[in-house]
Amino acid sequence: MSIVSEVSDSTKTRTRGADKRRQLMAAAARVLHQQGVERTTIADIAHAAGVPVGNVYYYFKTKDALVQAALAEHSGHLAELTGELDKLPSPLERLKALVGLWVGQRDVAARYGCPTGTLAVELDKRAEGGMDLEAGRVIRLLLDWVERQFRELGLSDPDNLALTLVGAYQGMSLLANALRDPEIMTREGSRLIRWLDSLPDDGTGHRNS
Amino acid sequence: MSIVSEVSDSTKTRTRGADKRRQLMAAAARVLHQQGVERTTIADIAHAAGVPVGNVYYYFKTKDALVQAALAEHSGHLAELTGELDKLPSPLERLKALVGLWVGQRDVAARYGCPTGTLAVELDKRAEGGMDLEAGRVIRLLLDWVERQFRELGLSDPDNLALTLVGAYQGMSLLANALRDPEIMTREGSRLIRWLDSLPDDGTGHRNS
DNA sequence: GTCTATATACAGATAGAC
DNA sequence: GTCTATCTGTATATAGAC
Repeated sequence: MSIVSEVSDSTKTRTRGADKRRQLMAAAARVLHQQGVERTTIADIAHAAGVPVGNVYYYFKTKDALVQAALAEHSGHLAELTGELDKLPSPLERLKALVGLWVGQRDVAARYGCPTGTLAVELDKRAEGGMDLEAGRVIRLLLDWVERQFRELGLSDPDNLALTLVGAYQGMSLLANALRDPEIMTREGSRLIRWLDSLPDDGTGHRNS
Repeated sequence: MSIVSEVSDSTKTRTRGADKRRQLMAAAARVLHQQGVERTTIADIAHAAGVPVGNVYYYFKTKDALVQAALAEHSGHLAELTGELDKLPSPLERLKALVGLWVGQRDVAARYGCPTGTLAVELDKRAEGGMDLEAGRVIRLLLDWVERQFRELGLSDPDNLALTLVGAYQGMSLLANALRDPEIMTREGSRLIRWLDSLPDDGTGHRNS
């Protein structure tokens, strides 16, 4: 009995610990997005995660570690998202669906901005150690995925096109947030869809211009 | 003598006071842009302005007042800038010159982002009192000026076009900053110039499509 | 108007009991 | 592994001397 119960306890404990860790990560991503890095205290995150305040340091040694955890969370969410989009048959549909997702998030964008974009702005100022580029790395992931779609479409300068599309997203998110106007997302989103539809495409998935 | 010297002293004092106030405003705009609102202390601004730390509160009652002063500074700088651009003969030249100015600032944008844009992101989180939209108001000024140019060009939906142009600027600034790559400003800037040149224009300043 | 010293408050992090 | 109490540092803001 002792061995069995020990193993069981150990497993249970490890599971619980991992759960709390994940809860803290999710809470960090959520609260840091809404309140910003500097205005958010460890206590805020602990409360949001339903974890006792003093216990946080067992899972994350510093506040910066929590910020990195939030970034990992965003990174994971992005991977999930592109994973879903990849199931769509054509690159053009995938890109248009991505824009649709952005517009679908217009209310949260107008209230808090793009999670990764605002985090990038804040971390640039935070600038202690060399973790300023961590947010940039997540944005790079999105940039690279978008570039891949443009390349599959056979378009020239897929990297510039990706810059334009992701830049438009960051720009419209920032404006929607600064002016507290979700309609900006809708209007710019429609334009981006039209723009994507207007791009040269011979229907075979290979470039024609 | 007493009256004359008193008036003179008073004038001198007022002038000196106004100077220090302006020095503090300029320093606030500069330092808040570089370090961010939350990471900047009153002492930082005082040092940058060459004003004794404890003296700051004579000119600005709170830190928020200094932030607003920095915003006023940006607003003034924008007015100066558009004032210069307004001297150019055609709206199209004015818009292209604006893009040129943005690209000219690529290094500071890649290092610290757009002064007003990053401030808007930070103030959105700060959100105490109702001063969250103050930065939005400055962005609105730019948006309105750009919209006026598009309207003079006789284009339809000048407000949407303004949103697209200013959004592109905010987006490329954020990406350049997040990835620490000034080249992004150059590449997107070139595209924007080409886009502006491609817009329908009958040469009379009135719409043609 | 100028500046020093300090009150107040709070957040990040740690020690150590359980 | 969990949690409480607390140390320490630092920033805003104020009181009051000059």
